Amino acid sequence: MDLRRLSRDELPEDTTDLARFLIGKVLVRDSAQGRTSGRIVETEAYVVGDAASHGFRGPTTRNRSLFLRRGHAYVYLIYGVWFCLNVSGETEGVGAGVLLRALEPLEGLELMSARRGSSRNQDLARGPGRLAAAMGVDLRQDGLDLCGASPLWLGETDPSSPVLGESARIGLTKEADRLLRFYERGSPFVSGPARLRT
DNA sequence: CGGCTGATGATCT
DNA sequence: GATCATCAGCCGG
Repeated sequence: MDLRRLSRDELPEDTTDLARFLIGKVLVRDSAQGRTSGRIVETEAYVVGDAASHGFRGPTTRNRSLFLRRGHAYVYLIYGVWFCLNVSGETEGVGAGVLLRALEPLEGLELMSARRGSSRNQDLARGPGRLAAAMGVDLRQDGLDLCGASPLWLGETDPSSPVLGESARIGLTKEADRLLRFYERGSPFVSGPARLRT
């Protein structure tokens, strides 16, 4: 597979643009146990001035990575059980980012399955909590530069132009109607009910 | 398939 | 003390 690292210059600065841009790109995790990677097929943007964004109320100990310039990992614990991985957006000091919600597994499916406690390939990284688990992502990756020499990074394979769909974001109470969720239309690796995959 | 519910603990008010 | 960018398991159609 022809896989190259994305540089920060290639990432759109605007968070919504970044969320669209990341569909079809590849998330790669290198670990002692081997490599896992997957095509990003679903994202959500948490933008400037967005009450649903963790950055809305300003920087705290938990969310400080969200305020790094674009292309850094922001990882947090949700519901006491799962981790969620975001790509920070915008410039230094601005708290916005893109939640990675689902991957189409490419490499290391056995390792992903082992981390997850076995599951159908289709469900290995379908949903943000599953994605982080399958990729071995936890708080130790919080703040990593996804455009640097990190063991967690963003890449691109063959130039692809996935057909994008958009919808309201999933699981929110605030700002629940904004169309800031993006996905590859028709992909069986996208999370949520079937009507949010078409 | 869709809808519901309990688990679970850090974070923030 | 409430909230929470979720998930697996269970039930009904």
